[in-house]
Amino acid sequence: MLQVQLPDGSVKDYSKPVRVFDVANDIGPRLAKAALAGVVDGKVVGVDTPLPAEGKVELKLLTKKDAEALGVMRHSCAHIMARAVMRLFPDVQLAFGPTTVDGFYYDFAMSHKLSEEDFPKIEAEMAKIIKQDEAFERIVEPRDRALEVVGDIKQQFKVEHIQTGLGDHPTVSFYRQGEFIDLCRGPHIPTAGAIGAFKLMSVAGAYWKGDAANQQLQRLYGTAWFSKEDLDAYLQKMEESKRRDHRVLGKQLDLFSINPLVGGGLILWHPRGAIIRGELEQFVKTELQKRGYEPVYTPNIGKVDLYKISGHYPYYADAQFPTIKMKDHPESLAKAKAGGQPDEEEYLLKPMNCPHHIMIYKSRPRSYRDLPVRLAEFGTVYRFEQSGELNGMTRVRGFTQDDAHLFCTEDQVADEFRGCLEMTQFILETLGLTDYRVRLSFRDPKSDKYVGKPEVWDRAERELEQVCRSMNLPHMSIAPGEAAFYGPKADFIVADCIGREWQLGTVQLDYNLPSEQRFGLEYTGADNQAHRPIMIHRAPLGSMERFIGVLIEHFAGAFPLWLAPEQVRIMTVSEKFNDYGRQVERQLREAGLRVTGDFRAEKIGAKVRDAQIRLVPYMLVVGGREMEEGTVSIRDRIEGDVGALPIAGAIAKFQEEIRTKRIRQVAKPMAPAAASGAAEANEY
RNA sequence: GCUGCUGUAGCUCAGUCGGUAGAGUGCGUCCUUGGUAAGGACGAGGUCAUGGGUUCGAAUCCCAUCAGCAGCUCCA
Repeated sequence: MLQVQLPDGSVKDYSKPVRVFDVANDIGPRLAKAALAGVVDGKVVGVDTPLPAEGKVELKLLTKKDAEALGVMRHSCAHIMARAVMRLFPDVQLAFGPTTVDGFYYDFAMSHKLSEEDFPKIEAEMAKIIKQDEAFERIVEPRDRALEVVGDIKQQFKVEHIQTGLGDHPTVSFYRQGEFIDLCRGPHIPTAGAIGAFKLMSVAGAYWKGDAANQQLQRLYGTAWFSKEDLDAYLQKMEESKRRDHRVLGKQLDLFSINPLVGGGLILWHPRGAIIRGELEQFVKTELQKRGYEPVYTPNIGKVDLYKISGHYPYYADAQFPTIKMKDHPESLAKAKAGGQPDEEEYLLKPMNCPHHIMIYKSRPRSYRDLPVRLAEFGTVYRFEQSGELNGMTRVRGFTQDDAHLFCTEDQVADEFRGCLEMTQFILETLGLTDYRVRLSFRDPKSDKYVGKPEVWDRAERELEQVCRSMNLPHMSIAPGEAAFYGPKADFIVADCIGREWQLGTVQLDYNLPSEQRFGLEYTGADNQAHRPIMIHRAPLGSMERFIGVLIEHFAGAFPLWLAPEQVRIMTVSEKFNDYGRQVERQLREAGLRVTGDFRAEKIGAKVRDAQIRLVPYMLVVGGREMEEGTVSIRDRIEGDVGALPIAGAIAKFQEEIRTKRIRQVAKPMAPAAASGAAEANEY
């Protein structure tokens, strides 16, 4: 006897064996026809899945209206794409074909090199398959029989996967549709016809099982929806996202550029971009001062020996610019020529600020009364990122961290850590960046790559978790094994306009650098004994480059007044009023506002349009009326014409908005973050 | 770094079969003097990414390099 409980609370009893489909059919033939999958006790299954003979289950039937059904359908669409590709090209080896946040992909090994020119052909073949509306048939086989099946169809990746990845599965499942059979956990939709609209998106390389040492495969990306309207809406959203891309806006709004002659991944901040950065830096500096940080400055290079002690060199040698060798300097060459010893010193472009700050800590003996010491610097560092990684401002080779290093006692760690998190939160929220998640990275207890005693780690991880939980951080997750080798950390992660996630702020504990093997940091305790301080690395913004890149997309280029490079633009109705316009401009500039004047011989409509496109927050229209009354007509970028104010009144209005860092407009929420776990969801 | 794609005016892009280069926009000058998202005319602006090769002839075909884009891998 089986009891099936439905979402409306009703219960159906069965004494004979039933499948999900049978229950749907009992409820009604229309539902049976519309049902694409079911959720049995929280697990998504196909409609042909038999329910247990005994006990009680909860069942929800999924139709086109349910979000979970979309994933099932997309997975089926991935199969159909693979089937089409196999029909069109010889020697296709299938790897994995899971769903993603917005669609699906399938990895292939094949001799033909796929390109976008192949897409129409593949899409046409897929459309043909979908039109035939064939069923997906689930077949379960014992392992040895399954190996025969994949051997027979000469699918080597599948053979390997059954042997290694599925080593502990006594049986494995296949799905057959017509001539196409694929090793697959499922579930699938009943028949192909439910796929309303699909589109192939791109082709790219990917490694077998995600390991760069393995064979490289061709990955074909696609998206699928239940209706053409949904697909069109999605494609339109993607187009809008592209327009918000910080690389596009950076060029349009003249914020920054990258010049090959200067070097890839090296940002040139144009005047307008530099204003945004300068305002942000000032904001952070004010917060640092309030929170007891002390600003310092350190050089952009340091001797290699410094980084040998810190451990950054040669451990990260491949991610650093090569060293500067002084023996190549003319003076040294001359010395060597004269028979002297060449200069053997080597310098490194600084990859991290911490060693320099440590040398400031070490510049004199420290007492427990001095702690915590908080040294802050907007420090520029250089790292040689792989060429394929460079990406606008979000992944660069030279960047400035809003860095600080805290040296404290073990008893102070929790409070200091909390303080760092609070400052980060405060900064993000002031900027309206509320759509972030926090990832707490702990060690992998099975690995031995970590420095420091396990007891110390345990205590630190416990304390950090406690601190974070007490703060109610949004979307907090714990990532075991993601900690740095020197300590656990908390990262603030924000998604860009196309859903790619970027780590911005970070707070990290460090047991390594203060240790005897590294810099041997000390302070004198109340007991007059030497003690070892604990270090915290923290950067609320992360780097100015990446942060502003994400911020450009967050605001879609329409910055709040306090950050806007050009805050106010004066525009005259005709050249007759240019003198008055210049007078207004001068007054606003003297009041500290960033103002420009548009005194061209253009019509007011054209001037307004140009300022709107430039995303200038306020336009001041001046003509005969304003000149007579000593006023300005304010046009708000968002609201349009909002009437006239005396000049002093307008200035006060703008200054107040700047002082409160008011945010009046934020671009629509970013695309949902690409769930990194998506690929594993449908492992085979 | 790997796979694929792309590189033409400041910007966005067109350029057919291999026959010495085009639009829109922006920029400059002039006309126009106007009231909240595009007034008009004229003009300047190109080593077709770079270097080789094939060819009577290359923006176009081939090779290499550089840069960008998408994805993968990496990220102290």
